[in-house]
Amino acid sequence: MKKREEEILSRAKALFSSKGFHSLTVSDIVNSLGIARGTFYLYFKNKDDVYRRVLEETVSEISKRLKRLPLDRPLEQLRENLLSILKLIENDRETARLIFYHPYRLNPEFDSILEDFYGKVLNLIERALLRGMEMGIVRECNVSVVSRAILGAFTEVGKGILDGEIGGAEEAVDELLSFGLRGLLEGR
Amino acid sequence: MKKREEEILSRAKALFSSKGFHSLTVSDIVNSLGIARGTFYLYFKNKDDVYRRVLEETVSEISKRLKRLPLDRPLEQLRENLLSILKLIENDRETARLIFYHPYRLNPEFDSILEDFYGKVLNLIERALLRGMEMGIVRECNVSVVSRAILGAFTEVGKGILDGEIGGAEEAVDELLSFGLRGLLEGR
Amino acid sequence: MKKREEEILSRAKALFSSKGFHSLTVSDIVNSLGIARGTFYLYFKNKDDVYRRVLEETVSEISKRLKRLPLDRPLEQLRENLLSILKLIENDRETARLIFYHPYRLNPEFDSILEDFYGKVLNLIERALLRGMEMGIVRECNVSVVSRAILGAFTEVGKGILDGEIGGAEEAVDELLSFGLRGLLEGR
Amino acid sequence: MKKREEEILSRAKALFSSKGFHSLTVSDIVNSLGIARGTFYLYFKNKDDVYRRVLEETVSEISKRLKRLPLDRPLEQLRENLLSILKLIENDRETARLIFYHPYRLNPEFDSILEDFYGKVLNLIERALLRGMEMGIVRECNVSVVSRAILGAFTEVGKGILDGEIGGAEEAVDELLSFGLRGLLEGR
DNA sequence: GATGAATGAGTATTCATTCAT
DNA sequence: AATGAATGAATACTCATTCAT
Repeated sequence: MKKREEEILSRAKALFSSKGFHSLTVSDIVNSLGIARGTFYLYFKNKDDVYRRVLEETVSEISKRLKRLPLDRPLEQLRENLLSILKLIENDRETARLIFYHPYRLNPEFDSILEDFYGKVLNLIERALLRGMEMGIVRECNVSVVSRAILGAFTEVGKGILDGEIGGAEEAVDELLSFGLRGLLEGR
Repeated sequence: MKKREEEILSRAKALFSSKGFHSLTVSDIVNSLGIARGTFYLYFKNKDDVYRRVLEETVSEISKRLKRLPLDRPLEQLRENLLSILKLIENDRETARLIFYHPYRLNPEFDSILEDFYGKVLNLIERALLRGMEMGIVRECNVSVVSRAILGAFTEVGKGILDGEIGGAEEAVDELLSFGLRGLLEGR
Repeated sequence: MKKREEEILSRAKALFSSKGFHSLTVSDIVNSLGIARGTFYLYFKNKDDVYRRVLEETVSEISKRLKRLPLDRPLEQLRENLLSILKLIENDRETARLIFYHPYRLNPEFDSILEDFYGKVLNLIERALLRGMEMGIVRECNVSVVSRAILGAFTEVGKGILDGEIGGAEEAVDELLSFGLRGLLEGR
Repeated sequence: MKKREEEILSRAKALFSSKGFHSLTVSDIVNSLGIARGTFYLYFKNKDDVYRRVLEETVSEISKRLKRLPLDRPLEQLRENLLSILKLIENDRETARLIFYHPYRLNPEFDSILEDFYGKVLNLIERALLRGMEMGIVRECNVSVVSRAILGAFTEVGKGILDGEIGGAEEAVDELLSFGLRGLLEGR
């Protein structure tokens, strides 16, 4: 990827993150960089094209943090995975905002990117659940429902961190794990 | 509310739900109803105004289903609340799509409506948790984190139902309750 | 003229005077009176029609104050005429504003009304000048230019009174007469 | 100022002058130039913006002709000033129409431009009168009233020239000066 | 590679006027 | 006489995209 292309992409990411897709104009991007409008179109087919690229990059950045859980010490590995992403949210709010505030149904291509991502995450969770059952660690359950519940619990806590309503990633992870593993009932 | 106003509002709700805020034009609404453009503006100040009204109505419709949990038999009451909303999602996808696919950050007023709603729901959950602890039913936990986790688990399952990925509201509710109350660990 | 017609005309006059032709809508008029939009059109063909009527009434009200100068004591009669109109401006600013701030070139019919009026006034002045010359009171001059100069001097002073920049009608009249009759040069 | 900007401004001036503010649309301007609607908005914020610019330019063009009267031979200098402006009116009716037929009370900003201009002219006249009194050339008078009378006499004669009712600028100036200096009374 | 002037399709909104009741 | 819901023509303005230099 050429230097100029990276420049535009990175600035576009920052601007899309702070202003949202619709309020950000191509003019905003080129003015912010001090380049000509035509230059933008040398590197990107159109506005949707940059946004797609921004989304792809963002999703891939998060995906890199998701490591397949190895067999030994699965809980520690799980904790690490979750923590790594909550810390990303905490430290790189630009990225987090792009994912959490993506405006669905503008362009099916955009939605696919996020759906694919969430699909993969769900798949990961489902396989982990099934493996857990095989190993006798996880009780029998409807994996389709439970995997979604886990995903939702996690992302909502992520939003809480992004919005500054939840303080620390470390504590949040432990609480999440307790909740997911032990449930809420007292005295068990 | 006048008949014509209701007509427009109801059609706008259907159209916003299926096309999203941006792709739906005022022309779409009036053409769909076979009325003049000016008639629309007799009843609504502008496009944002209808969308706001649609959101408000939608949120209030869901809110009506949320009943405060009474003291006796709290679990049955909880199950009923959850089921009622999942069934709403299952049967009135129009309403569900509006809530789940709302494009944030177009207009702060819109966002406030949903934020207020989610805020109230979170508050409900937090108070239920605290009450549960007082009663010795619920174990000690960080209510701020856990309430978000519960909200997220629930809404994500709701999305699964909306998207047809999760079959029945009844089964989903039971699974959700098991997950939240007992957790996932085997043999406890 | 029917009572309702007068009601509308009088309210329209007040509103046109304060808001100007373009910013005043037919809705403003009917809302201000608490009547239906259709009622307005029972008495007036359209918006231009009311404005024309308002202009006509206004012009005729001023015209009534303009009395032909009689032969004896012409200066006292002139002073009375001028004073009467400046006092009208001073006391009925609604009327004065309509005349002074009429937006030319919206509708030729409107302009005709004022042009006819000013034409008559110019004619009056011209004939007075010619008569004055016959009588040996007024020196020889180009009546076409001088009559306009007199008209302009008078109306501009009228605007000064309307805008509150010139204090009293009495003093203004005397000053105007001195200026027109004796000129500005010292020691003559 | 860029060439295109000047092109639009100049065409807009001609069109505003002949059609008036309201009947002239932005489409009229761009169609008349054979350019795209968007091009207009590259150079002007909106319709009011061009009109403001046209007014400013027009007023400044006239202001350039108003020279401070020097001490020696004040009457000749005065005559020159007046003549210069009447000739402008005679030869550049476009400019004259813009000033004389400006529709007040559409936009306070517009009115300010003309009020500032007339204010400056009044100030010029007032100071000239006061200086004349100091020098013993001008008799004692109420400068506030008389300066307005002078302004009015002059502008009304200007309108007469614009409308073709008064023939020549030269003769008009001499008549105006006689009127203002000597008054109308015979035999003095 | 880079520029930026020009494009024009697309949309929201206003308001005078009509007409069935 | 009076109503007021409905009409729809008219216009301003935005912004992604192109292309000649």
